[in-house]
Amino acid sequence: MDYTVGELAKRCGLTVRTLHHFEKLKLLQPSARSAAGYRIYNDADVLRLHRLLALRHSGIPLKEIGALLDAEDPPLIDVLTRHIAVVEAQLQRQQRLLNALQRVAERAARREAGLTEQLLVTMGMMRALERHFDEAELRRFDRWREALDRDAVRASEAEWPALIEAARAAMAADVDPASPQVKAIAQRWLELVNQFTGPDEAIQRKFAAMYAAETQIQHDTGVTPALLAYLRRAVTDEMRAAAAQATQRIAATSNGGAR
Amino acid sequence: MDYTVGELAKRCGLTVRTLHHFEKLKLLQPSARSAAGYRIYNDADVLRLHRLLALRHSGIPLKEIGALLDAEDPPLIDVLTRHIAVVEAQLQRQQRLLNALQRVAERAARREAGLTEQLLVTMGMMRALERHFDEAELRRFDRWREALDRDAVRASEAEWPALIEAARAAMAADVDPASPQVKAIAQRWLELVNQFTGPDEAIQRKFAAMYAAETQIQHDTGVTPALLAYLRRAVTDEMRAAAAQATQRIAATSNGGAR
DNA sequence: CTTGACCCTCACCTTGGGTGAGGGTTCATG
DNA sequence: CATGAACCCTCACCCAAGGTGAGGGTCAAG
Repeated sequence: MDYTVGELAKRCGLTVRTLHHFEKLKLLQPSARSAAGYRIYNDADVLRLHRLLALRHSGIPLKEIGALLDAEDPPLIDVLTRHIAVVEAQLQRQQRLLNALQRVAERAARREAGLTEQLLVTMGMMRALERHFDEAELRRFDRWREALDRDAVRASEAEWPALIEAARAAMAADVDPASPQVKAIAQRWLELVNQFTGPDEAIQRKFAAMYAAETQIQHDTGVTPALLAYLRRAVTDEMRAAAAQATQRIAATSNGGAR
Repeated sequence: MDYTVGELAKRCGLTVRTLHHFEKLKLLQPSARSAAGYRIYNDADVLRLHRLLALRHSGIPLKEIGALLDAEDPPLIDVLTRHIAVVEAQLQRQQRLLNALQRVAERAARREAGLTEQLLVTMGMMRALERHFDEAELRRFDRWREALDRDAVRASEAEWPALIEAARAAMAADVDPASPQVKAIAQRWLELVNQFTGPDEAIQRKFAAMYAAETQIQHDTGVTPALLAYLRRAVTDEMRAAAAQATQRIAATSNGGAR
């Protein structure tokens, strides 16, 4: 059976232009031309087109598809596994983005604060995270947060602004960092940080580095190096250990719950 | 504080060209130029840039961002909710694609059959599904399959080729459709179809229409209209009802299990 | 006064095609 | 046989979001 471009296009749900495009990229040459110069595709061409479309549908770029179609023994396994990794990474990224956008929309619906401001801070945080953590780290981080109770996460996230404001006020009023008041703030701070970052110390260190490097985040959240230094003076090692232990407990119970 | 392009680019993790591009699109005009014509950005520009980046990071096209930045009261909620829907749809699509690719890779790892062939059939099926079902239908369909037991799904998918082959053989040998042998095949067929499509009749009808329309799928799977007609002659209404009831039971238990 | 690191504008390249422009072919119908 | 509809051809510009030069000016340090 032979087909003209239009017929083949209709049969495969493509446009004529797309077939022309495939031809220009040397992905699919019609096996013949009519006397008037019309493209004529035969069954072999149709099979090749279907292989092409299968690869294209998987999201593999056309350029790469050319080599795959022409190789008599295409290294499909490698291409496929590599491609799966790519799709997986995109998917994770989309998932994170969607979560962030939904959080923003949710807060906006509750009229909590300026939507623009929310979006600015949230996306700024996402950008910073993507700059400072690699794919694997972000995934570990996601898993930690997924294991936690959603409402608890939201509750503690909602707690941040007040806590930061309290700390800033104390620092501005020059309250002694050793005072019980500041110690309580610092203790809660540590607990929240530990709950947020999870028990992974490498991630905690990277987080600290991120806050140190990203002046925009400092500005957005109000968490400045000066404030951190002030709180650090209030924090004894035993408090740190207590906060870390609390996190470990959370990790243990949430892992247990996930099993 | 003022910045040159290079400084601003570094501070925000962009390239100089990107800032030039933003300027050409009238998204971010530097508030001044030096005597030599150098771009000079001030703090207001930086703020605007950050708002721009927040929107860009959410995946909103630059063209749309222009209007949002210039509106003094941007309709962000609408844009955001619309955008969330877009991201969600993309996410679903990616998820489906990833599942399909993983299934193909899995089978290839077990050396079940030609990888090219697998990819061809699987992606052909995905394309057909996307042509014949809309976003909402596909999502309902996904939910149905997610609710089922993964191993059971795989097992029945693995059963298809043999069943189709048995049916083809029977038809080729001109076995009486009313014979118990063919009736057994048809009965199992109905059960598998019902388990695959779920209890939604609209989806079942669309599936039938899809198989009728997609000659490529017919060829790939071996399920031709002739074969379906042959099996239909073997199927009594009571068998249909029995198969449908079996599916309803699965639906009930899997919903119960999900609760 | 030169060197290296900036900066400027202009302009073509990328992906996967869409959308014409301008003109030829095929086929059925009057 | 002419005419109109529905095909087909090539050529060529257009999109988003920048990348990558080319060719030339500017700035600060040595």
